[in-house]
Amino acid sequence: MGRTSEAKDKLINSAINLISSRSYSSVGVQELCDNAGVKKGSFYHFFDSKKELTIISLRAMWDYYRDNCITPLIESDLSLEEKFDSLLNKSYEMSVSSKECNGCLSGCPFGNLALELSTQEEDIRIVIENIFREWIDCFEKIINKSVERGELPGNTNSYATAQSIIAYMEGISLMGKTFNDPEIVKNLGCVVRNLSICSCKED
Amino acid sequence: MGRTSEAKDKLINSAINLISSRSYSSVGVQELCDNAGVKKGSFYHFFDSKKELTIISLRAMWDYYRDNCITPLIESDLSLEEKFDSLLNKSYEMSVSSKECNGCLSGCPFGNLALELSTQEEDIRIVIENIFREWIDCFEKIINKSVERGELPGNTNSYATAQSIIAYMEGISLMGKTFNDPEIVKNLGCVVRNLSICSCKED
DNA sequence: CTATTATATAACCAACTGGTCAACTAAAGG
DNA sequence: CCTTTAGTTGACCAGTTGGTTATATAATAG
Repeated sequence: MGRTSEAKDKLINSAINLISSRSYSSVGVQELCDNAGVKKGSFYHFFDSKKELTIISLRAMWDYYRDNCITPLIESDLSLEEKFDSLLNKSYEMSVSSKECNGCLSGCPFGNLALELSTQEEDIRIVIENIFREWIDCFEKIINKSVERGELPGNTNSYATAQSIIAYMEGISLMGKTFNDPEIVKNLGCVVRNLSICSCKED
Repeated sequence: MGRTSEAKDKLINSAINLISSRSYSSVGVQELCDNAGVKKGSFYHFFDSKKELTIISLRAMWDYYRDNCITPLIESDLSLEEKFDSLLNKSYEMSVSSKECNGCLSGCPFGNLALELSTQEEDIRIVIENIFREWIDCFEKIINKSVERGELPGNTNSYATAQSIIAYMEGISLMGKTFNDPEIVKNLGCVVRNLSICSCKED
């Protein structure tokens, strides 16, 4: 039935690359199309709006990150410390390669768009809120497992701890991007471990 | 010599209000002028560009925040805990009133612009980097004083601790804005104290 | 009172924005 | 093989963007 096309996927990839490394509003529909080698008419054949493409791209990025970086850790036998080291190390490596390729750190795509658009594009804010909720859920599972294993005290508030760790990780990305220096990501990363150990007890 | 004018200050105030509550790119020169009751020609009489006005507004906000919220704490006799509680409380109160007035949390103006523009407007990135450096300096002084008083161990790395606390505070703003909920700011704030106590020792 | 200087104004510009549309074309199913 | 369906194309739109400029006007110092 009808012909097939890779235009949709190409547009999603362009959106991920361009919007993550710059911003939502600095990337126009035209540029997205040029980058994907697609005409503007085709863009609007596949997507209602730039906003819709952005939302789909956001979910695609989260699915990728969750499946490749987080989910494997939930099942793994690593210690809590090693798990967070793995995550932090990945974000340090991303910073380094981002700086090499583009001359600057692009930071976390979710945090970037959250701050740029939360007060203006409620639909996008909600998508990112939900991504953060899922992210918290994942970390909660990791922390709960550590509690069961006795690595963390029994009265640990795993939800609050998970949420704090993500907040802190977002803060690290923000500082790294602002100082345009991957070493900041590395140095601030060393603190996360302590956060999970001493921060959040049930009251 | 020549006539006087409040246009400049009015434009700075408009920039602070509009850009902080939305974003750099969503606020045009025209809207800035309308809001300040000033004609566009006057805008370009006082400022070279929207970017220049933004930089001046950023410095004005920082000067205000530093002089009114941070500097008084450096000299004060409060405990470290009370000092950070004061800061966190202020940002909780800001969240609450921002939500009441605009229906949403606008977050930290420095973090907002840092993530929106760092990869695109190097001049602005540098201004924000410098603001963060001054901010770190202030916190370092506060922490050093606590070390002298024996509230914190002697081997505390005060620079790293100051930097982590700011990163975490920015993370809190980001989460609060994304979830559009002041209570997140309050809950996450309770963790900061522990951060400063257990995180950064000299190696 | 006047010359000077700072400020104000409105008309203007080229470039670009997100989005639309009708006509056209390639491929798969029957 | 030919109809149906999905995908492609380029011209087009109205509105907006940051920024410019020539001219007019107020206030102040001398």
